[in-house]
Amino acid sequence: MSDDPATSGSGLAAERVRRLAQVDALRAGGTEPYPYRFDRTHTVAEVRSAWGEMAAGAETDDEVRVAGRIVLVRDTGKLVFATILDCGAELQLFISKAVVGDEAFAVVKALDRGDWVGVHGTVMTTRAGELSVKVRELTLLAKSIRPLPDKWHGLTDVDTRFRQRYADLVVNADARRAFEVRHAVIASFRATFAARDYVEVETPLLHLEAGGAHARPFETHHNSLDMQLYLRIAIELHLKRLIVGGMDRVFEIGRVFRNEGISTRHNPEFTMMESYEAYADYEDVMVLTEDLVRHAASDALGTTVVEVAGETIDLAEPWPRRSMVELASEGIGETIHPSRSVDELRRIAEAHDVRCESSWGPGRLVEELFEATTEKSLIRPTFVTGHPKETSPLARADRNDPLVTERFELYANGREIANGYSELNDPVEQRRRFEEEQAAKDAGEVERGTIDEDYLRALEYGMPPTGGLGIGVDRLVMLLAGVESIREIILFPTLRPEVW
RNA sequence: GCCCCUCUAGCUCAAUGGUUAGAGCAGCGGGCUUUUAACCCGUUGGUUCAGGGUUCGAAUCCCUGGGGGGGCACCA
Repeated sequence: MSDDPATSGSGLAAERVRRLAQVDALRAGGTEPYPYRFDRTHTVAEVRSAWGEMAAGAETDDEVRVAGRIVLVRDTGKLVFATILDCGAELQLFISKAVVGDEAFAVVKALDRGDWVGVHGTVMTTRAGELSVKVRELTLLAKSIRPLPDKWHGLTDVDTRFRQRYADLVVNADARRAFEVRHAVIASFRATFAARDYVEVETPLLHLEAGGAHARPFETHHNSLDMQLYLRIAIELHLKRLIVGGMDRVFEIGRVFRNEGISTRHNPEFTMMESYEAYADYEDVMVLTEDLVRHAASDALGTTVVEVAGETIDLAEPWPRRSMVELASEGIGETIHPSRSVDELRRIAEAHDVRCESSWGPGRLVEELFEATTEKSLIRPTFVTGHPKETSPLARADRNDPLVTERFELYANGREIANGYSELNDPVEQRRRFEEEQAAKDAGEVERGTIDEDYLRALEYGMPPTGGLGIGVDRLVMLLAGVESIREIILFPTLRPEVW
């Protein structure tokens, strides 16, 4: 075998050949390298919490059966120390030749970093105080035939980290932590809603009309119906149909898809949380948003204090509410309001190097001026309220200013995190707004909306006053996990196909 | 779509245009019964992303293509 060039080297190919030969040898010797199951009595985390406080050099008679992946081996000859990783927690195995016997010890010596094992033994601490299991019996649970990344440096090549997320998660604790935050945030949302008697629902991802947001959809096709369908760009319109139906507090957490550019803040598929509550308006929804985010922070991080762009921020402190026209006016230095003429606003935009297109009306220009002057500076969580009617076709007009809406967006770290409003429930007014959307779309603004007749029919049955909310879960998780790229908190971000 | 940066062993990284592209880890062989990235001795391993060009000579310079990153544009 040593003459075989494939096994004499130590490149990846040779390494796989060597380990596959080991698999064959184990089977030939009557040991199954991929057994079906293993009985464990404790997770590693449970062992750590139950025995974590023992003094150095302690021996117990407490028997445990634990399992995990070997991520580190220190072989001192007749005594082997191996570190196993079990669901993010590490534990040392203390494997003595005198305890396990010569035959079993030979098996231990043949183990590779990356192999999955289950062991039976007693809990102890070493002289140095390291909590360990003194192994009496060891079972190989799955042979690894591909070497893990560097034990010290881990995996740093971002391409490989995202493509081989499985390897990233094994060797990079930071990567694991970011996803723990993500999943704790989502669990926290569910708990907050459950406590408020909301019902979690599931609505279609395949839409006939891609409505509820301004974005370009992914198109797909149903074969047997021979029908064009779109992947949803928002959840909104279906959830409000449920409000019409009398489900007066609903939420959904799910994927939405937008066929647009990819960046550190954008992935083509991302997770949206939307909720709707009958009898509430946008002020109630802002309160709900604060509660959701604060609970998410304390559930995911154990604190409401986070570092954002170098600033220490306590999310438990009240978040300022500022109107968009006020912020845009401050940013520009004169009064900016959708009541001003298109020509005036366009001149102002041009004077401030803000891009503008001929099709945009005063409302869109106001919003662009706000974004250009103010958006990036909103580091601390801030509710920006009163978006122009023109850019908010599903939001109800402000009770005091008919040109803007009762809408807010939550900004933090210069990014939009959430969006909510007093929902427009007047079917006649909604039809007018849809017609404006359709007209703009027909005039070439591809991301504008269409007339959703079924939604209008639902509104005609009558929708109670309703407050709605959408939270970009990925953006919020980025904020709480303190990462600058959305790819750090999406397990499998969209990438170009790998070349094999 | 545009601009800039980047790609070297399984992993992490070196290498003025100049011998046969090196090192640590991992692997392999040997030693070691309390290690902590264990340690000590020895050792294998390369389509330098791909293709083309310039040159006496290319990992290095140029061109084309590919992957990735960042920015812009797009994107409530």
